[in-house]
Amino acid sequence: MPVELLKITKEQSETPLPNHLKNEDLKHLQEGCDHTNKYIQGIVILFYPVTKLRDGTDFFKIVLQGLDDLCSRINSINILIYGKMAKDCAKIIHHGDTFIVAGFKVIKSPTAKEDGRHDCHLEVSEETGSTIYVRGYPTFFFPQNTNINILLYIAPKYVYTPLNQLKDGTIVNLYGIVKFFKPPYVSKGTDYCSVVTVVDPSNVKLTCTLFSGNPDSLPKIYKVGDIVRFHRIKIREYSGQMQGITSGGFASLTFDGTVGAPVVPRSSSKMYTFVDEEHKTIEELRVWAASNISISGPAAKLSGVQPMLFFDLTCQLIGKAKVDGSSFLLKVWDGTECPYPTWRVPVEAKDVEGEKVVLHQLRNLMVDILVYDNHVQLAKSLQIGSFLRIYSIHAKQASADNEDVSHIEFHLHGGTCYGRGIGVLPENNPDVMELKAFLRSVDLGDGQNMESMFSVELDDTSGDYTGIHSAFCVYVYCFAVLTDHQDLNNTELKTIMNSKAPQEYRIRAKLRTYKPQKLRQSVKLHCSKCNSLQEVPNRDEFDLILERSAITASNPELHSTSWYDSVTWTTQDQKRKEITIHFVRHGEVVQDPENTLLMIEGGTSREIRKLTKKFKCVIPVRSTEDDLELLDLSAPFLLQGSVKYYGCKQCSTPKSVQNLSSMAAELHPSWEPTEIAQVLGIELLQYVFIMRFTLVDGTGALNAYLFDYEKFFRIPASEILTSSFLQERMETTMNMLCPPGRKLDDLPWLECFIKSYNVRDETNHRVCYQIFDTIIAEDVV
DNA sequence: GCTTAGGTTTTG
Repeated sequence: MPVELLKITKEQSETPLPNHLKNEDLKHLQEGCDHTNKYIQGIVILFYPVTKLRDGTDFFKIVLQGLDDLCSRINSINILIYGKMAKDCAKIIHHGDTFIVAGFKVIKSPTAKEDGRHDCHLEVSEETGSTIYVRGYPTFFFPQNTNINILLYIAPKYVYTPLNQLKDGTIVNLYGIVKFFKPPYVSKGTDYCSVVTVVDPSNVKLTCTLFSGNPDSLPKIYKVGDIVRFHRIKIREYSGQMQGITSGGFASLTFDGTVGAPVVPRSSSKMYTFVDEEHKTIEELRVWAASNISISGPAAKLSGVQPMLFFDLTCQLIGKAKVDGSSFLLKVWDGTECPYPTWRVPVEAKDVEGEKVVLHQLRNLMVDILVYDNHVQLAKSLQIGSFLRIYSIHAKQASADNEDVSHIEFHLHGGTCYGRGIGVLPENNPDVMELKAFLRSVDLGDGQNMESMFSVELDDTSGDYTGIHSAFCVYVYCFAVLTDHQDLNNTELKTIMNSKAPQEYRIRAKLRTYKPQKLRQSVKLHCSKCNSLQEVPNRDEFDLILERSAITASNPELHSTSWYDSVTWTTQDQKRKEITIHFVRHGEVVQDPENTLLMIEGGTSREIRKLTKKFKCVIPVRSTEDDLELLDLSAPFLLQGSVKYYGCKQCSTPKSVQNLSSMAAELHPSWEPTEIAQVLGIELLQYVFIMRFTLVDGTGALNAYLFDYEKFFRIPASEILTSSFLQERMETTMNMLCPPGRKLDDLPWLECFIKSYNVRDETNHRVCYQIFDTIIAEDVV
């Protein structure tokens, strides 16, 4: 029987078990009795990781607690599950699920004396003909083709307990408004920990200690006042007070606590239930919180920092560096300037991870925050450019011996008191969006206000700039993707031109002009074997070759062989041409069109293009006496999607198309152009952008070549000729780098890497330059 | 394998 999933409905509370099955009480369970039409039911209170037995069989052990007879000594029983069922079951079981099993073997339990559980245990497996029914809350994973015959996920009717009615030892669901929290931090044990104190309209507080090996499954709380919904949290008494702690199956949703903000849950699990009724609950809690609790935190801008105090900072990470074993440096900005002198942690520039240009650009607005001890691990893992909220930063007033005035040091001390820690905010967080908007408007001084420099172009064409990219955009920086050369300093063009080749440089220059101005002409075909370059043939050339080859009629003896099926027809227009298509079978069957390779005899480039829209690959061929062969290599030997693939005339030695049959024999042939080229003896030509950039920097001018398959523009050279969208994008990019009609002074500065190399022939020697390892900054495009 | 932390500022 296949897996059957019933729709999850909130109201559904009954599991429709097959009628012939009758409930068996645990106390009637005995070895040797007939349990054929009986089922055992219980709550999963314990389970162990899946292990492998000595013979390789998977093994999974669950402990069930009986539903009735809670006082009975033998109220729990071991369930031993073997084989595939063990794995399937382990994937879906949660603590607290109702577990029902039929078709089990009852065996005397060898561990009954030690564990105090039932005298017998149940053995469950496919071989025993077992059926498992699980009644639990929705889980993301639904096993397919499992022998757990029916799985019913019935969303339990969630009941939420007010905080003044919590009882020791229970597992409850609750709502609360966050009064205090510690963002997830690395505990001293094996897990991440987050401590959250919530309050609800009963005016009772509950502090919850939440653990998880995965920080993402802890509540995504960003500020005091957020509203949380906890499911399956365990309540315990600890030093005279109720305490919440994660139990198996704990899940949370977090909502912005602001009245009127969209009610969008931030989930800690991939699947969750959230219905209209709960929507209303959130709105009500917001209203209650607005008038009953103060949610103003110690948030501050750098401009509003109070010496000696602690504050929460929402900021963007610009740089980071290791300082020593117990401390780590974060360089951040929030667009405002701290009114006091701030310290610089002595770290060598080369040891700071981050974009050098940005670090330099923001040097006056950036502050150093030194984080200690337990925060180091998390700090190390932060991405440059990400948005952070750093909680409870200490603005410490200090003065060095050689200073007359004191300065401010920012420390994130060790420990987690007062919620000290670092949280990463998502890009769509309202505070982040506000910060981004603000960072965009920041005047960076040195007369390089981006508003004035690029106001028209950028505002009209750009999407969403993050602060870090807006810094790039001030100069329209191209920046290197490879970090290997990050420590290269800028070199003046004059110096480069007076130096011997080969060498590599980082330069800052303006693009005075470039060739070709018609961007389509920058695309060439390159043979990596003989290093030759050639123009991309146009459609007329292709049609000419097709016309010439159509003079030879298709040879019927070559139709429908062991590896392809052939179809011939005559066009209905005046020309009455004959077209033959050979559909390649693979794995003995004709596949879906989108996976099919076909060979075509006759037809025009237009007809062939139509076929490429429907079929995966098209190979134009013609008949000889005893074989099908490729056309002249001035024509594409293969068409895939909108891309025409060409072979190098010098380096290719075309082989029989029969060679494709070996690829076709595979069940799922990849039909990769490189592989097809290889079996056909074709040396594949690659599409490449070739351009000449004339760069100037006030000290000199030089021509640097761009030779790029797809990295520089982030556009594959192979696709641009057939995509007006990509052509427009490339044009926009070039207009950014070299805005038409601007005077030299008004051109933007670019940064990129160039390398020099020697070109020699018998009479001549010259040094040339090539751009390398440079891509256009994302937000410029 | 059944802890970690259990709110209430480091001392760099």
